[in-house]
Amino acid sequence: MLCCSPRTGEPLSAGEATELAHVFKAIADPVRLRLLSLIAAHAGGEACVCDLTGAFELTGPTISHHLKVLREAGLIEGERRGTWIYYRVQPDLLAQLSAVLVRDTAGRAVSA
Amino acid sequence: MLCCSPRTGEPLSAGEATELAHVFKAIADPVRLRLLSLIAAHAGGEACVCDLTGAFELTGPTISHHLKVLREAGLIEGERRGTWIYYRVQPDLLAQLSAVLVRDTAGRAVSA
DNA sequence: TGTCAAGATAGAGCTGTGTCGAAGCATGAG
DNA sequence: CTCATGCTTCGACACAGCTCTATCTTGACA
Repeated sequence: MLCCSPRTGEPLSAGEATELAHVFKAIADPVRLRLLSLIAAHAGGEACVCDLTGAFELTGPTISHHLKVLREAGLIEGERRGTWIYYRVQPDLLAQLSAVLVRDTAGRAVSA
Repeated sequence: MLCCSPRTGEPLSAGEATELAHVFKAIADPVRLRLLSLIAAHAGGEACVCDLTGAFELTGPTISHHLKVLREAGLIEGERRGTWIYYRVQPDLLAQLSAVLVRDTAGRAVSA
């Protein structure tokens, strides 16, 4: 009557999963994905808000809201220089997320 | 009066971003992250639903709902063997997502 | 100091999503 | 055939999230 195979690795804890989900939620929106991509695609790895607002058919406040979500998730960082505010991506966190996605399966292959 | 730096790379199109966001949305939930992790952590890379249901303080239908989301996103695949249904992760898609996250910044570093 | 422009914040409205209980389908046992 | 079990689907509810308009803050400049 046994249906279950044994575990070979340690799954994510509830706490880890909640933290990760918070950051993934920040990425899981078409507008925010394009924002990240746009910022990274600009020279020097940074872009000013006016650049970003112009790229969408959305109002300023909406873009500002999305930037805030990305900022609070630690995915981007904003800096005011004179009149304009420039945003820069944080590659470290992205690399970390990227690693988690492959660790799931890679970990299995390795630890098996 | 110019505030904007030129672009050095091609950002995500609206269509690409929408597709990607759909898959990321499937991952961006603590329960689903743990489900993926649990499945991958089981011997043979697959786990039966009863295994998964037991790991949460959630009802069966709720787990079933989350599995459906993951399935429709292409992240897992289910197969019935006798009484039980076994789920397996799809490493290819995870690897693809992982690549997108680092491409943003890597692309910049390379093309700069 | 007054004024203008760039962004951020606040609040409202609509939609999407997580969760549950109840009911429906398969599959295997007797 | 009938029943029990594993899992899914359905319908409903509460809450979170996206977008807007209106308002506020901050800095530049005359």
